[in-house]
Amino acid sequence: MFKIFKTEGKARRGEFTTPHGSAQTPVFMNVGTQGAIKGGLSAEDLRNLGCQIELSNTYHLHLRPGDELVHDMGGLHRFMGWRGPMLTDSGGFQIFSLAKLRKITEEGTTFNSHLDGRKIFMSPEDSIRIQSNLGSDIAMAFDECVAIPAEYKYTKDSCDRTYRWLVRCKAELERLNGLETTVNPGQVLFGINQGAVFHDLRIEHMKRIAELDLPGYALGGLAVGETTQEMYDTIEAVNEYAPEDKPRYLMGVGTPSNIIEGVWRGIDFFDCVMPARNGRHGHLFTDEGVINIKNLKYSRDEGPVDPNCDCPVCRNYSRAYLRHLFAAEEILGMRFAVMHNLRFYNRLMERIRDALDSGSFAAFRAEYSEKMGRRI
RNA sequence: GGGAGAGUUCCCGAGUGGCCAAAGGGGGCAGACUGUAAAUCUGUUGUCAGUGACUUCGGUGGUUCGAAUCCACCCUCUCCCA
Repeated sequence: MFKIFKTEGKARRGEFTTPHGSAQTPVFMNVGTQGAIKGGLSAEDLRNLGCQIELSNTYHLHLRPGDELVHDMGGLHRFMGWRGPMLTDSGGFQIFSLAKLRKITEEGTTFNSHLDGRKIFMSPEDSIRIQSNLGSDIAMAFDECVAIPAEYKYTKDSCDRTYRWLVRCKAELERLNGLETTVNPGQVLFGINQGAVFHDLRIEHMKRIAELDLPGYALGGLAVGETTQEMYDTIEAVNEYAPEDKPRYLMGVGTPSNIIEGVWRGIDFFDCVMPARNGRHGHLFTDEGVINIKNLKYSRDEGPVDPNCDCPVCRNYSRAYLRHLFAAEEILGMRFAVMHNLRFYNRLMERIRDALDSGSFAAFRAEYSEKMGRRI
């Protein structure tokens, strides 16, 4: 499943294999929450941009079009035309992001649908069943992402509950993978570590979930309010106790430098809405930092977004044209921006992997942080 | 030629004596965004200046302690009748 070819310090260069092919790690997963990449990109676009793993969301697809419909259409791979590895998030993050619309009990969580307000109950078993219907390659455990700043006692109780939920998720996936009607019986479950920024809770929780011998482990509940340094310190502390031979996924992170620092501390998987969302909002990633393409100073800029980029946008269009598309609110502007940003992220990961392959990741990291400073 | 109405800050448009540098929208400029309730949200948009000062509501003059708001004349535009 997961092979590590090479390490440099704590950083790891590996390969993760799924029923829909392998992904070279460290990997950045491209987020397509509703089975589509916001900004007008298709699965084919993702292939062309070097995406290795596509990520979709249980909660959203359960509400619309409904996971049973997706199941009946042959699973999400077929439905959306993505043939490569796929991960589905569990809906756990929505406990955090839809905080005003939910209630948590031992049994599960009740949301008010963001679409029409009706009550949606989701238990760990429900989340896994939905993900099984979607047929992703990696299902995520149904967890509670605790908001930071968090109270110690609340976080501890929440971690205990998230652990019990994980045990239930594991049992449910094993049961579903044995059914004939299952779309993707090779689907695996990743556990999720929580504990806010309390290192003792993080470590205790990681030790407990590691005993379940899952095919992968995620660090959840980070980049949700703590400082960047607190996030790095937490990653360092908890990774000491994450199984060496299993992939580690830092959920929802992050900026390019967050990713480099994550890899440096032993993370293998990342995902983040940032390249897509910020792209839609006109912020484009380059080796020189972020540029806001809507700014006046680009109105007559004939150069590409990023001269070092090999994406179709940078090869064919100018900053001035992109700025015009944003000003005119043409959807092509958003599409181009997201295409570029996803390519930037995927290419960043290629460069990280190349550096690890050649044993020069420390130098790559140093050069990057010197060049970028705090510019993301 | 006769009659009716209108001219407000980049644009549209509210405002009919002080609480008006002037609502609201658009446009402009800038910022935010980290397992996506986000093609969203926020700030700013007369000039200078650190409480404040100065210039502005078609033009000129007037009434008033005080005018975008009232009066006179002029200019421009729209509509109706000849």
